[in-house]
Amino acid sequence: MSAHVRAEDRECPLSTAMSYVGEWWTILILHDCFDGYTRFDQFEANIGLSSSMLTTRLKTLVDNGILAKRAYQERPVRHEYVLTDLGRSLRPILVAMAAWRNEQLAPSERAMVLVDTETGREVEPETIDPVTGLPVSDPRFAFRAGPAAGEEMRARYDVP
Amino acid sequence: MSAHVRAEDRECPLSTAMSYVGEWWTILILHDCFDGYTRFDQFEANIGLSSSMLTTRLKTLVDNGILAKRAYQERPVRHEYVLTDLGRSLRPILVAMAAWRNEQLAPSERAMVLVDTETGREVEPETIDPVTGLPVSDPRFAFRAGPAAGEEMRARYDVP
DNA sequence: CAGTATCCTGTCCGATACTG
DNA sequence: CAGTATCGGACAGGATACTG
Repeated sequence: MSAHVRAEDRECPLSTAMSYVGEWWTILILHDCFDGYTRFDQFEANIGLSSSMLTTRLKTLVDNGILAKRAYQERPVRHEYVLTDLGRSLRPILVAMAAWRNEQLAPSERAMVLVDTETGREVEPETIDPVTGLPVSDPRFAFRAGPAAGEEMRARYDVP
Repeated sequence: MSAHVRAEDRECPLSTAMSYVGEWWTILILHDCFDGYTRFDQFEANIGLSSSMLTTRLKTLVDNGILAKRAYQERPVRHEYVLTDLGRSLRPILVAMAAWRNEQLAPSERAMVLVDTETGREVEPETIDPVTGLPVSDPRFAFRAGPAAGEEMRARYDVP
């Protein structure tokens, strides 16, 4: 099974998420988008992938509803790629990934940080349960089969 | 460039994170680990990948310090794979990914959910700035070059 | 500039067979 | 049960050339 598998087949939200953002280039393109870049040549220069691969990845992202392709000029026609609402909702995933790596580094060793642009302060993000305020890494939290769980998923969580 | 590239080359924490957890099977194995599974045949059955691939992926995870391989019995020797501290610290990433997908579904459509095991309540995790309490998707947060930023990274964030 | 088309190599990965 | 070894097809992805 490769990345082309639509993970809905496995009815696992993790697999589905991976099918959207599980590829290297996809994450790097999204990173560019979150930083305000919108154009083909900007992606190409920032990321350093071949133009043919970039074409393919952008098409997938547009097909998946993560990016929207819009002409911003006619004659010659030029397009820009902007995040959709669905695309923007991926931000916590990218932030959590960058935060994971930065955690292992001393502040002075970090090449990229998240900042509060109103104060300039560096942010150290946390993924939490908003009800208790506890980090999700607390052992009291665990995955369980949900209402729409199929056979496999229920088997997995029956006394694991 | 493929997944084998050590992302430290690019000195971007996102790339580094991707080099650790950017592959499908890796995420699925980690999911199993977080759910308490530890053995080769359990991974094989739950995930449905070939044994040769599983061998390769487990080796990479052990080499990367995400899993530890321990003999839990001699004669015949049997191993188990358990999360290291570094491995456990990946949990927010998996949780953020599953949460992203579940957000798009009605509660009754969810196949797998995060729960507070002390109350049974479903958790809807959020990635936030602990200082202000705001979600990181708030537009006031942005990535910036950090102290250890190299040439490329600084160029990227000079008036982007 | 913003791509598309083609070629070629390396790698992913399932299938199968084998081992203690 | 817990893997290792080998084979072969499919595809990722770089390099290059071409187009409006």
